[in-house]
Amino acid sequence: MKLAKQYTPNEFEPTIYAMWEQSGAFQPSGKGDPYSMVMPPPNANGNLHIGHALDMNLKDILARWRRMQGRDVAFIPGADHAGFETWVVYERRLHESGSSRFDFTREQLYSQVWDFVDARRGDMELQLRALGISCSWDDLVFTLDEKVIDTVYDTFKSLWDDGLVYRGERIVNYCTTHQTSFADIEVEHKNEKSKLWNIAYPLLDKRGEIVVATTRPETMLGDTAIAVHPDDERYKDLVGTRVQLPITNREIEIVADEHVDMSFGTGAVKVTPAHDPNDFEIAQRHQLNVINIIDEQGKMTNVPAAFMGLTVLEARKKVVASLQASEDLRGSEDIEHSVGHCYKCGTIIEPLMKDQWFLKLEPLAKEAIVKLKEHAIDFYPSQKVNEIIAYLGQIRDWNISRQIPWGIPIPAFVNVDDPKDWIFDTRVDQETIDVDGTTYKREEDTFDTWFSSGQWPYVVTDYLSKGELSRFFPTDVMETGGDLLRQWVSRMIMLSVYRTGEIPFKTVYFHGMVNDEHNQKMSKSKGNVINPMEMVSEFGSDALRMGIISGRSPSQNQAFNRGAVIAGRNFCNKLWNVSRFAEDLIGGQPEVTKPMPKSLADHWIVRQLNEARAAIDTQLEQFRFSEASDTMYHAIWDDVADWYLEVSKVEKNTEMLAWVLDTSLKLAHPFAPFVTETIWQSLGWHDDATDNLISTTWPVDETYDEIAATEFSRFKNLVTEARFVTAELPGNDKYTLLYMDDALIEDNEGLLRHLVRSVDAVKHVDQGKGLRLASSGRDVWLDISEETLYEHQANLERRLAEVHKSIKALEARLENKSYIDKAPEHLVAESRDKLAAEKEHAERLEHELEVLR
RNA sequence: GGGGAAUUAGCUCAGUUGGCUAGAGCGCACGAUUCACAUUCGUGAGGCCACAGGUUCGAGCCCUGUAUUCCCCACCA
Repeated sequence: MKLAKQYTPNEFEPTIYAMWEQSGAFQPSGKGDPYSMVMPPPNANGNLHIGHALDMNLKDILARWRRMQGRDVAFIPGADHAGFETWVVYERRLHESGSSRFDFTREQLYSQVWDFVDARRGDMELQLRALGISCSWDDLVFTLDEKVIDTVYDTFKSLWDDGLVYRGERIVNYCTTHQTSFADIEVEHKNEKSKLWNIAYPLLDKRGEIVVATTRPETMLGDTAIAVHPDDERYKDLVGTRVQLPITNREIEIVADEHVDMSFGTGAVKVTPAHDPNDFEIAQRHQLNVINIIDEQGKMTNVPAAFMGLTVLEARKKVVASLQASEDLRGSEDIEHSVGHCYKCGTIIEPLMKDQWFLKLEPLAKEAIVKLKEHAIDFYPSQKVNEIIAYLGQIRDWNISRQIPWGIPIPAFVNVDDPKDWIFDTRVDQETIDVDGTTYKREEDTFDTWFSSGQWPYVVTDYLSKGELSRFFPTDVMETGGDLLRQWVSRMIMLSVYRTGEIPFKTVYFHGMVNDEHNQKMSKSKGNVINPMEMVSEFGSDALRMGIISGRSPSQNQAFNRGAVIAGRNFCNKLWNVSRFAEDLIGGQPEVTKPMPKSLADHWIVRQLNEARAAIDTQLEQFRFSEASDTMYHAIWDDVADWYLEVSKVEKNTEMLAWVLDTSLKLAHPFAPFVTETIWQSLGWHDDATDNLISTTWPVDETYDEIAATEFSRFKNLVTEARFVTAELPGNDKYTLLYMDDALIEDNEGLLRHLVRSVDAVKHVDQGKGLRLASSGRDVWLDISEETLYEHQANLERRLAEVHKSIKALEARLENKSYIDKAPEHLVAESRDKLAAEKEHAERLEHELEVLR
């Protein structure tokens, strides 16, 4: 088939992908050592962003490379119901259509969101296909699939039985806009400027007052104590006495608690147990009352009539005004402190008392830490292991309840007559159940999404049920974003060790964030979001894939580099044209066999491709994607296209050329799967219809003659010098190259003329003249007139100065006794050789200049 | 308050255990070109590797400090 002049990716990509999928190449082969990766499931209802493109691409490179190496590869795709994320989107639609979550039952909402997600799921999957992701679609797992829910319930039951799950009234992080609670790590803390108000509470049992400092005066309506440090001399006498709370006039006690920082504010703290986690703990230690004064809408409740129903901020103003009026305010100061926000809508997180399900993570974390300290998991970059150990070492209980209908219902029921009597039961589709004559009402909350995705590796591989894919657990590589270290990676490790006794993956690789071209974080509000699909349609999938990994190192947030994507596109076109040209030269249908190198260039290209393959292997084993891609790029562009193909124009070896092209396509395939497969298919060299590039084998070491390869390197150096020197000469004349007895030149006359455009003749002489090619170390001259040589004198002098400088440096090094004694022998020898060569070079240059003078 | 990362060419970034002339892509300059590719070819310019000390025969890399930037964590009322 005749190929067009330019590669047009969009024309080929969809058919190539369909072909792969139909061929079954994405499914584990069942042959070879298992190699597995699970996909961090993208949101089922969302679009892929540029970060996904990076993430998926890195995994796909590994999958394709390992598959070609003969491994039994499982790259298992997933789709995430993304409980809260999806719910936010859906609830916005509800509001837009004038309804609200309160108009429907949980079942109704669940099925509505199900349909909503189901209608959009295909988009995400199409985008993964557009990126060429070679995952095993037959094994796709949705986080709401039955097997996921079953496992989640089993795990929950097991944790419950082990006493690691408890339900209790605790302070939770509550978003009053979304009306759900969050885990601690989901809260986004930001430093904000605020005021620290000093409020005087009159003493009841003694004369005087006690002044407390607070950033939240409105919560004083719910104060149930004042706390001071037990060692604080200022307040020692007051501990145990009572004060009167301004505005509400309730009486509260002064307690002593270690938590109080004597040096902060006045050293006295108001205690509002229902709306501050620390105060809650103080309250527990001192058996204080708890008064809820803020409801789930963020409005004041259980407060004097004047404050009822106000928002927190309104109440704050009013309380301050009221205190001012009653002269209980003792001034204020500006302060900057950290305030929790909803990561989705920015609403200030309200700490509220709620009955929720919590997981005691400490015992799980301890076991996980043991595994991590044994280095059971390799981390890239390695310092991340310390970060995760540090996090696990101070882990707190995990609130897994979410007050949203979209998610896996928590399988628990409460005795209608006894709020303390909870039982585990999976009949979550029934509002009430009867157990031994007692009626139980179901829990309406759902699990935090991360509770289910935290079990991903053993769920998708069916490890607990010893399913067909269980040979893939533990998985080989978990490649994900650095921001998920706590949220996902740590939980997968804890839950996996808890349920299976094993680590979930052998290696973790963290990629960094993709920022915009000016290294600014991408965000919808800034309008600087780069859509990967637009890149695919503009430059092609391969171009995006090559561009996005270029110059990227693990865990480093880096700018998106459009230039690198363009370079990727150009590379694909280069490869395309290499193939067009090679096909033309070859003519018929070659049999691609082991390479049988004949010419110097043949031996040399075998060596270059051997070396490239070995380097790519090492680099990918160490997850140095960018370097591996670079190695491949230069092997093909520089060695194959610029040298070997140019040589082929003069002396062609059809079998060799076929092997070179074949090998190039293989080496490039993990990085640029579409263009390589397109070429492979259109060449049709491999008769077997099932023989696709994706399923073919990775190149192996081939034999060549080292001496011949090195001879070609020398020849190459001569060409380079000739080009360089003639480029420096004035004008654009053609020159004759003169040489004395030199077989390398004699045998490759034609090649020399072809490769050095400015040389149109090569002549054997007995006596050289003109300008000597001094650095080649051969007896070679450019036959130029004395006049031209004279004009060139300045260049020669400059070069001579450079060489002298280099000689001086080498001599100084070799005169240093410590260097001779301590540096490795081969380096010293190298320096000596180098010095000798430079001296010879200098001599030749001097000789040239002598003639001119 | 604690921790981490970064600082290398005009831009975006590589640089594995220290090894001698620090690389890539894009951009720039000069030149080439009917005959695979202008998404091309050839050649080149451009770097006190943030700064100051130290260790070493030798430092972009290791150590100490400084500056700047970014990120994460934190129950700072």
